[in-house]
Amino acid sequence: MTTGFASGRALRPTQKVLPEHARGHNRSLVLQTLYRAGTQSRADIARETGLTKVTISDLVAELIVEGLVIETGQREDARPGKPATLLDLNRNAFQIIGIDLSEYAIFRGAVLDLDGKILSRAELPLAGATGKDATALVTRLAATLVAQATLPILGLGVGSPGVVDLAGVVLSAPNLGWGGEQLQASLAARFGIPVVVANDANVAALAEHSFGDADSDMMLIKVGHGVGAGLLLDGTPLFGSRFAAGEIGHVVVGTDGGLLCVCGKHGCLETWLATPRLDAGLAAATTPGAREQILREAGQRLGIALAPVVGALNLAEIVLSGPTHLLDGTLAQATIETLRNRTMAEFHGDLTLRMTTLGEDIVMRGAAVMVLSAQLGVS
Amino acid sequence: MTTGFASGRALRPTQKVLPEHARGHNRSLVLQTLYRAGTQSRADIARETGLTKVTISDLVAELIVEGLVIETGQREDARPGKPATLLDLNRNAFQIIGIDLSEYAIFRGAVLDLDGKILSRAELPLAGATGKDATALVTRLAATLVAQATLPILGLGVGSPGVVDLAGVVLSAPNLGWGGEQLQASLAARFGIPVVVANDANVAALAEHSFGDADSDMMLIKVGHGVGAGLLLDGTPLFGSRFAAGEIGHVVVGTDGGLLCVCGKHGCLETWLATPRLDAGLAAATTPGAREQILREAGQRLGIALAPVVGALNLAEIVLSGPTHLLDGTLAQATIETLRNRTMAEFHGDLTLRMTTLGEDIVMRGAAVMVLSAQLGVS
DNA sequence: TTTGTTAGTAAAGCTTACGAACAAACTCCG
DNA sequence: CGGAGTTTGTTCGTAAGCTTTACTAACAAA
Repeated sequence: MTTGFASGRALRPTQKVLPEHARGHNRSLVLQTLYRAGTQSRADIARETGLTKVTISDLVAELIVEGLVIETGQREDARPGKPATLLDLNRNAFQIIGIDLSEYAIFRGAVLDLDGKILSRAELPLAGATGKDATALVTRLAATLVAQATLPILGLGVGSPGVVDLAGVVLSAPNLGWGGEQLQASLAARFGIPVVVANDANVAALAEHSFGDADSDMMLIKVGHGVGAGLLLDGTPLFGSRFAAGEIGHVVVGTDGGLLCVCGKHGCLETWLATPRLDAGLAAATTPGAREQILREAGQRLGIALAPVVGALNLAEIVLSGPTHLLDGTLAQATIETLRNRTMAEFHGDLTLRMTTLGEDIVMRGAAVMVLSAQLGVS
Repeated sequence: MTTGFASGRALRPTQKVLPEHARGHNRSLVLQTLYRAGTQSRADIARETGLTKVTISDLVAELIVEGLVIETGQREDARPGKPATLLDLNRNAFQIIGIDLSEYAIFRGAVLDLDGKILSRAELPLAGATGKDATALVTRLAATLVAQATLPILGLGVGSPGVVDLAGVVLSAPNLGWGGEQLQASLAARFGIPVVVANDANVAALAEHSFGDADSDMMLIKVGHGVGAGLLLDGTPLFGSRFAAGEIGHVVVGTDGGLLCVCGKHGCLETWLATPRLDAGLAAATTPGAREQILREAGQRLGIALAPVVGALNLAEIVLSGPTHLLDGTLAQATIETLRNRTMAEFHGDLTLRMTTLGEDIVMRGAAVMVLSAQLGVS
């Protein structure tokens, strides 16, 4: 008789759902439970998921046959009843390859285990390569990493700069000279393994959510040669109407001019915040006070640009990724202060801003999360 | 072997899915098909949804028993094969009540049919009522509308200003003196019908999407006594981490000061754009040129505030709702120009900005959409 | 040894969707 | 005008998926 909005069905069902889809969902639910809580018994999973012991046993049997789940022995603690048979993800069954194309002069990659731990690394200098040459470099790096893997590969994830659609086509990445580059398709064809390609900042946001305990409504600002952002809304990455969500580097900030940007406008966020500009400014500054002022100004500009976004989206957390010596400290402090001064404390009093805890591996680890999510429904 | 991101399972499955849930989904799919395409045969629906004729027949039989769907005769056009039995939503089976609490001095409501057409209206002057008095007024208005309905009522939808959570609790609405007002629960208890309560701007965005052919990535700006926004991302309303998404009225705009706002800050969006301020400014202006300038300035400020949001979310469309004599024309023109000057044309060249086509009924009609969505999975 | 608890399995049944087959009703064409 | 072909919608039987019920196994506590 009474119906809150939340209890209504999903808006605009648009695709049929068959029992097997439900099965797949529940299968992922089991994997998810094991992935997050670690070792557990069938009965534990049943309690956690709300499914019955019978169903869980059935699903687990299936997963054991596939080699994704293993029995790890019996629970030791003394309590009444039959001792539980413990289960876990077979964390030594697969490895993941993560590749980061977001750095200016170098492509970096790694082999990771299912927990996102980096097992080995590889990198290739870009040396100014663009277009098909850049694609060839990615393929070479991937081949190196595939050879480094010591277990079957669950999938290959790539975090690329620029605009990437849902099929893994890089629609536009000026630095790499890509326009409509079919990266997912070509890598998948070359290596015969599942491949996922997505925007670097989006991928970084996923990593921060999975490994860095970030909130479910979060924005990650990635500062490097350019400035980009990845958005997580209610735990889901946002892609945007033309897959260009997060492309904030060329949004003009403030109403008082600013430096000329490569895009032709004045006062773009990148003119305040991109590392080449900041480094140049700091090098030119003669006193510590002047350097502080440059960082404070950059932080304020970031805050000015983010305030409307924080207000419109009611974000809970902002995470910065990039050179620690530039971002951490004065700049971050100025950003959060500006944000607080420009938004309603009532709604955003709990807004937090911090550096990523994942350092330079954030994109590679995020790429791994995407593989986990696509292949197992886990993250 | 190859897996694009889109083909992966949903991120973070978090709840079990049973066959009956799939059934409910498919049921909504049938209703959705009929709602949008109108009269169709069982075979048509089967083709459209991808489900088989058998399954569709089964679902339709269920819906006919419930009175939601009716057979409307046989298809007339001459073509080979057995003539199709046509079906339609039983559009005369139910009515919906929509209530708009967003105006400053008046509560308005209407009885609507399932297509969102307004059948009859009612309103109550607010006369400064706040707190429980305001709640009593809402209840009185609802009672009037319930009495006006000539068919069973599918549900009651309310668009309220302020912050509203998913359970229909108005967490905060300063103008009405509400803090934690359990509007959904009290109305549902009083009338014994399904009740949905949500933020006015969110609801308006839904209306524009359903009736105004708005894009799936859209922001609706609602200008009145205050300024608020409703966001639709990929067709789904955004609520935010603390249900305060769209609360942009008190975001500071620009870096050059501005008037003092009731919230204590200077240069909030509301100080530039809220109707009392605009009307006062226009009344004080002595020349047509001065009036133009005020509207242009307001539009520019809106553009400045929205640019980072458009960039971050890659929005495709912005819709304005409010007094036409203020918004339509110079102001809207200045907003879109400012937006184009401040964002990357490459990503947002197709950005459009327009007035709502739904006029003053937008919130009531949006409230009806919420009822349709919650009760039938249709919108 | 008895009692009670917990883990996991087996069997039966319900729900949901599907495919095959078919009757009804129509058009088309020789 | 009558058979061939087409389309609709139903009936019947089946497969998949989850649940309920009832069971065995294995333990702790008294």
